[in-house]
Amino acid sequence: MKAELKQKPQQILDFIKAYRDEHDYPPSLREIGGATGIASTSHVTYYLDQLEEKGYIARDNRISRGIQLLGAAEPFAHAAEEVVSVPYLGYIVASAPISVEPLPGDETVEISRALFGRDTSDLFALTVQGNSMIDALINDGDMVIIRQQERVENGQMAAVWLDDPGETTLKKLYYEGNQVRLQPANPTMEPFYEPAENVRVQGKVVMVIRQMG
Amino acid sequence: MKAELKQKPQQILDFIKAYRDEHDYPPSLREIGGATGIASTSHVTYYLDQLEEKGYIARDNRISRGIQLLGAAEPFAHAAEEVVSVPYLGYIVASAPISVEPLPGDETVEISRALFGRDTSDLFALTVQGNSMIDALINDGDMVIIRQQERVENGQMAAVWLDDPGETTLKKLYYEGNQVRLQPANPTMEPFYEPAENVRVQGKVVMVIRQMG
DNA sequence: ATTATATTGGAACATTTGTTCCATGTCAAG
DNA sequence: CTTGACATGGAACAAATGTTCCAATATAAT
Repeated sequence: MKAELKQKPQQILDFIKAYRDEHDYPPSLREIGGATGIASTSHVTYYLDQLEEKGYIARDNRISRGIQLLGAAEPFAHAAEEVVSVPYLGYIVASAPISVEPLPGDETVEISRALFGRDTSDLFALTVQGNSMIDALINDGDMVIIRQQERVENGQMAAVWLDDPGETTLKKLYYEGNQVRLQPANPTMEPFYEPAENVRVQGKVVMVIRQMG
Repeated sequence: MKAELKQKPQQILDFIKAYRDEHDYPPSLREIGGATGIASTSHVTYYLDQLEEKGYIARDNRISRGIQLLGAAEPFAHAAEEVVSVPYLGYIVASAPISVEPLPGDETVEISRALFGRDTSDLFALTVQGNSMIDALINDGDMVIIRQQERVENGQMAAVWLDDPGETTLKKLYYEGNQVRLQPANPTMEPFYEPAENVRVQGKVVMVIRQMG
């Protein structure tokens, strides 16, 4: 039974939020009192104790402005959890293996966590250069988000480096004995086969993003 | 000429960030000193003045813990501005026009603003159902982000409703006299033509997002 | 009415915290 | 060697800030 906050405590909570938004640090007891029409600091403490009791805030003893907004209150912490920041590493081209060296200036791409599975580690983003991956329904200029890993499960789309022709490509992989079937994502195109030792998985393709003017 | 921060100031800046992440409020001068091996508060002030000079932080005089992280430093404020929230409206199917009624519970998808042009208004997101748009390099299950508008420029990809067959499709449009050429995004497929009055533009396709397991 | 409980104010006090001023050491330039 | 900018420490001090204790008034319960 989560009782509604009465006016005063609610007012205080709102003020703390607003103050933090403006100053980037929490208010002092006297500032809270001044803004909410409370004359005594002990009176402010009185309400702050209630707010802490009910889990709206946390306080650090004897530390000035030591107030933290919890759960229901904090807007930023929320937003941060709903978005994944994926480092952007430049280009993926057919003629060279993927390089995973971070760019100077650490650019990132933010995308809703909801669009990913639970595992959002080891991700990076690349821009596809060239039309050689059209058979994967991927165009020149598309952005692919890849999870770095050295093997994928049957049927998953992977970025692979083929030793023999010496090129990077994106295909669905099916392990069939000591051969690998590389299946274009475009169902109108035919698969081809490579010996397993010729196929180096660079990562699993997790997402493709195409921007259009 | 943006001079690199020397070790100490950089260390202080990092500490302030970390401390704020953990406590939700900024550290005091003595806490900064303690964490960075500086024995005197005046010494901490010395560096803080430098950081303020260079625009990394702002300080409020005589206010305890009155430190704000600016621009380069603040991760949250940064993220909020760099992300666009696009409302998610459900499905787009070949057999029906697009419906732009918001779903209950207002779901949204957040994506880096950097991936869009400057105009991020009137956007909405839909999930493609069915394989009928494969000629636009779009698969069953892909998400498309569309800007609602009733006409597009030549060569832009649009979501259109064709009165005659009675279906929604995604094509690049070229106005040619009183005909419209509907060009599949997949260059291996042939375009076809429709009389202009049969083509109702529902919106411009701004982005395609494909998620893969 | 009387008692208990919640609300509000005041003020003294102890800490925490920022400021200021002075002193010392280092290191490169003149 | 002297000078001066930079880096560092110390301590005294003033201001800001949280705590604590006491008192007064309301408001509700008995």
